[in-house]
Amino acid sequence: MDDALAFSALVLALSGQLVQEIHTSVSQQGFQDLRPAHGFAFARISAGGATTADLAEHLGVTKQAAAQLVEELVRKGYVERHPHPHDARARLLGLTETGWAATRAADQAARAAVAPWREVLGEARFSELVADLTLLAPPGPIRPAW
Amino acid sequence: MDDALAFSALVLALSGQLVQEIHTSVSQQGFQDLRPAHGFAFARISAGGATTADLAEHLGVTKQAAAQLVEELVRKGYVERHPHPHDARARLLGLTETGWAATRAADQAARAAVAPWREVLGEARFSELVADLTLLAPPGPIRPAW
DNA sequence: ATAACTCGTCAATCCGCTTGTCTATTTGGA
DNA sequence: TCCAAATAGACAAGCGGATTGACGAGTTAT
Repeated sequence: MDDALAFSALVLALSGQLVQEIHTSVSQQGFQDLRPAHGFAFARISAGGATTADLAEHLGVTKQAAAQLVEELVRKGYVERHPHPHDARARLLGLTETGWAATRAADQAARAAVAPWREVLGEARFSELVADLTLLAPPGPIRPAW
Repeated sequence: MDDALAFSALVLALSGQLVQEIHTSVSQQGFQDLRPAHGFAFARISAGGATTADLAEHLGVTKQAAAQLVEELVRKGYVERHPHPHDARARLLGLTETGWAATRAADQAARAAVAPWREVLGEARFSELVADLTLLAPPGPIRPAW
């Protein structure tokens, strides 16, 4: 009956733990100047073709906030600004090698965080879980939400 | 193979959407002065026996931050402070009738957000999903995570 | 050509949270 | 029993990440 409420709590608990574990692991791998929110920026930038305005929309924040974030990531050496081929106003964002390294670290951390869960459920059941969640997942960007 | 990465993204996407939908719905039900983070406070306060310090620990923030949050919720009429029966320093927190109303609104919103998912998967599959997630869910408080 | 729009920036401000300090009270060990 | 240490909560200052607002430079549409 009240699966629904339980389900909400579970999803929230799980995502909280996931974010926490990934962040901790990425920190331990030497990227101590990155916080969870940065991951969402990396996700968009690594996809390519992003300008600051694109990033702002992806993150659901103002251009100014995105610009500040980009400035920080540039200063820390994770992101580069390139001239935009067709628009003299805009600048294309790209990850530096360090940025890619951080991305790989985060991916690995995510896999590590999920691994024990996979084991608890067993391979088959885990696959079903992923399949089910895929049906439910909204399209569009993944944003920090609160 | 890379179910793991997909799974992470799915959980994050789902929880983001969940938080967003609940917040929107609660707002529309007339509680426009509440934000997602408040829900986590309500969860602890409604359980009973909470002091500001307890709340701080539950939320994973400093006592001062919790005190500010409580002050805000008291001012807005959602929370009351009562004298603590055994400790003259402490004050017991409790929800006002308005606070309970907001809690019910959030619960209802959560159910409404989950309902379509339940429908997509079907009753049986949904139950399995909840069961699986229950196995994975960490114990302890649910906190805002980024 | 020009009006409307968009990219990125500068500036001011807001808000939630932190660190640091303090008093009142409780607790626990000599 | 007494006193030192720990705890609840309040006050104050400051920070970081976000907002709103205004602007020049460049682009697009009429």
